[in-house]
Amino acid sequence: MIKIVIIEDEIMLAQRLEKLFNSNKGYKVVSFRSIEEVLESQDLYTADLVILDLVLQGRPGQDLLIELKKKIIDLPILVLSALDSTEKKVELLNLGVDDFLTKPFENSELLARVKALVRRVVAIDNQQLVGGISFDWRKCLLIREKKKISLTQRECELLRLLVKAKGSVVSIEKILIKVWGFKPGYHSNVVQTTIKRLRKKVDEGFETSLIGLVHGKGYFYKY
Amino acid sequence: MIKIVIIEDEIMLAQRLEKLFNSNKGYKVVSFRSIEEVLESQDLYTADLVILDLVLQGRPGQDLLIELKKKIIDLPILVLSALDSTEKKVELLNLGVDDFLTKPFENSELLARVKALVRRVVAIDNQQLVGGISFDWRKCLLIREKKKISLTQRECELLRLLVKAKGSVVSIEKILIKVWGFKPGYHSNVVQTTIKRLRKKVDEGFETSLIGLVHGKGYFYKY
DNA sequence: GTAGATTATGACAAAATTATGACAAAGGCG
DNA sequence: CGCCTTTGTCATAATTTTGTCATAATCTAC
Repeated sequence: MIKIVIIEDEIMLAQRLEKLFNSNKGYKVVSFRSIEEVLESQDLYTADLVILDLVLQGRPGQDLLIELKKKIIDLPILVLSALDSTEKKVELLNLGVDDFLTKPFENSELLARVKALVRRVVAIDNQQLVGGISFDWRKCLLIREKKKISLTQRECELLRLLVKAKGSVVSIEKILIKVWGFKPGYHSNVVQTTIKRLRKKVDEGFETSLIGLVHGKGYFYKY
Repeated sequence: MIKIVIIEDEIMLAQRLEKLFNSNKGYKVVSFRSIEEVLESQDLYTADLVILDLVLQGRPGQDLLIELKKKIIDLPILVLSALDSTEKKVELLNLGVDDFLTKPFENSELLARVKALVRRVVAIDNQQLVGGISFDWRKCLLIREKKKISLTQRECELLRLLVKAKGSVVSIEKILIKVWGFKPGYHSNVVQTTIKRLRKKVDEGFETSLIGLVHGKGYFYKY
């Protein structure tokens, strides 16, 4: 779960942003109206990203920036701004802003930029978000970059096992035991067959495979 | 010194960029005209940032991106582009691009964005291990200066033994016993063969070898 | 320098592991 | 019942890993 702190005084826009992130899985939004409010709270210390509207009077916003960069390390800041002049941009970037967006902007672009910023910081944590992938285990449904991919029971269980392993390698034997309920020592190549079928469904049309192999060790889920 | 790899086919622009970074302290520029050229060189592995002109034919550029993201970890990519559509931007950001600039742009803005990108990475780099090397023993994976190197099981076990020895010399016989499970006195040159293969994988493209030898005593891992 | 020990190297083949396609049993569903 | 999907097995192919051998290169002690 990625925590985003929004500092925005226009209520309409603030609501739009909240709605945007709340309707996407994996995000948690904390919203403030003013800089004073933020500084009083402790939210900045637990945030993964700050979105700051800098339409305001130049000073206080910039002071906040400086404050932030002093106190908190590695907190990406994305600035929303109505300004579009190069000097302003340069000034902001030099102040430590990681990215900015000029208003008006589209939701999809904001989301993409947020992803890009957060990707570095949140390496592994969030299974839902990375690679534009989310799961619905109940429905045996996988969504990869907006493409819905329905899985069979077995495929779903196998993939789920790998995903739950958080990227560490799972041996074929362990898969046989956990997914098929076989006893240790039993030999079969269902796993390979199922992996084959899974990959065909899941990777078709994409550049990279979701499921990796470490020869002699097992399979793992790439995030 | 920050090393920037530029991939730009318009000679005029390439020269402008080179000039820009050369006239600012702290930068080193390596410039290429095409994607093929870059891939042949080893420069990407030692770079801190890539600036890629994507005005070209969409495909090859994107393929490079995917290649890069597969091979190299945490290499920031800044794309120069003539396009300005939101969809394109979103697509790029999802591909793993960290930032982009639409042409025409001003030097100062490019410089500022480069600074912002590099700053982020440097902060993260500090978390890494000595010599820019880290291991994932489970996945038999070694990361050396952002380059992913996958090892086989034997190679992995052998290297791990050396690393765990913290730089002290391990005799070949001891290796045979610990890694291969042979009994004392058994003779084979698997160790040499495996060391050979290890070195080939691990040292290729680098100046120094990770594995040292004390004649008559054994091998050791260099820090 | 030279003999003997030690290490490096490349080729080869066996062994182990994984991938793949075809097929049939089992069950769901109209 | 037929038709379709799912699932496991089998045979076989493709790939990767691993050890051995023969030979070359290098080092050490004398």
